[in-house]
Amino acid sequence: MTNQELKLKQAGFKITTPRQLILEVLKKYKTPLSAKQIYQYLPQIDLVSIYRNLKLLTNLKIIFQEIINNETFYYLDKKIHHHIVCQRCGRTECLPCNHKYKIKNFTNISHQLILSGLCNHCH
Amino acid sequence: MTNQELKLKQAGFKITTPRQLILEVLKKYKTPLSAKQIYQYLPQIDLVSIYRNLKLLTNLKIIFQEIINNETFYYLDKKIHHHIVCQRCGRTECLPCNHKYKIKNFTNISHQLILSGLCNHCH
DNA sequence: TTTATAATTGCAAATCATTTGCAATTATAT
DNA sequence: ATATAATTGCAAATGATTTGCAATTATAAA
Ligand SMILES: [Mn+2]
Ligand SMILES: [Mn+2]
Ligand SMILES: [Zn+2]
Ligand SMILES: [Zn+2]
Repeated sequence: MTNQELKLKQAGFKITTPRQLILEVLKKYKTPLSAKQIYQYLPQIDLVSIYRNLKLLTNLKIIFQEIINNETFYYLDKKIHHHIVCQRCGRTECLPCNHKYKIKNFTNISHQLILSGLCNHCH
Repeated sequence: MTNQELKLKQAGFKITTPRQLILEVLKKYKTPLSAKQIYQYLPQIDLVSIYRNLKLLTNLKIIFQEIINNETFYYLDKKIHHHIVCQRCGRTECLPCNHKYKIKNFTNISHQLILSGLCNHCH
């Protein structure tokens, strides 16, 4: 039983084939993937189930998400980090996060940083 | 002729009533607004025209945009800055930006930082 | 100050990501 | 093995945004 499967079980959710396959895809491709991209790798699973499971896994903090251009991307990575996206070809690269924000009048602060530019293939 | 109208004219676009009204609303309310929110203030203008004009004004860098929770918000502000959004009530507050990013393999880098938390009304 | 023309608008319908309802299927605890 | 609640798949709804097209309008030339 993988680490992620254990978290699922401990939270009282079933370990199902769709869930295992989605996690395998995220593990294999490393880069952040959208629901639709995951669906292309797993056409046997209903897109709706992919959406539902991505939401569940995100709630359980088994995976993480980032919204880029009105589309949500998911990635499996214990350590929080950021991404830079090429505005022409969509290539993404990961970047470390060492930010800490403290803001008056707000608590429970989380942050999302999206960098965008031209990769050297496209430049 | 306002500064924004001048930019429109110089770029070869017409100064129309919808465009003037949209800019007035953004000027009046200061906080970032979505197309739908602007439409609520300007029900006489077709929502589609609001979308088209927001896109045009953004391309011309007369206004700026930020995507929060899969919805695009627009604001009229010369100086780039960021926003913190209350995850419960949606209240937003502006924050200064003094970030500069330099990343290997990428040029033309721009960034978007979205902070989210609980405002002290909701906490 | 008309007039011509291209840009812009409004309305309907399309599109795209995501969600919801519901009956059929399946993982797990007994 | 069986019961049962969780999960799935399919269809249809939703919400944001875009597109096509005919009617309207801002602008600049006559
Ligand atoms: Mn960070
Ligand atoms: Mn910044
Ligand atoms: Zn690129
Ligand atoms: Zn709040």
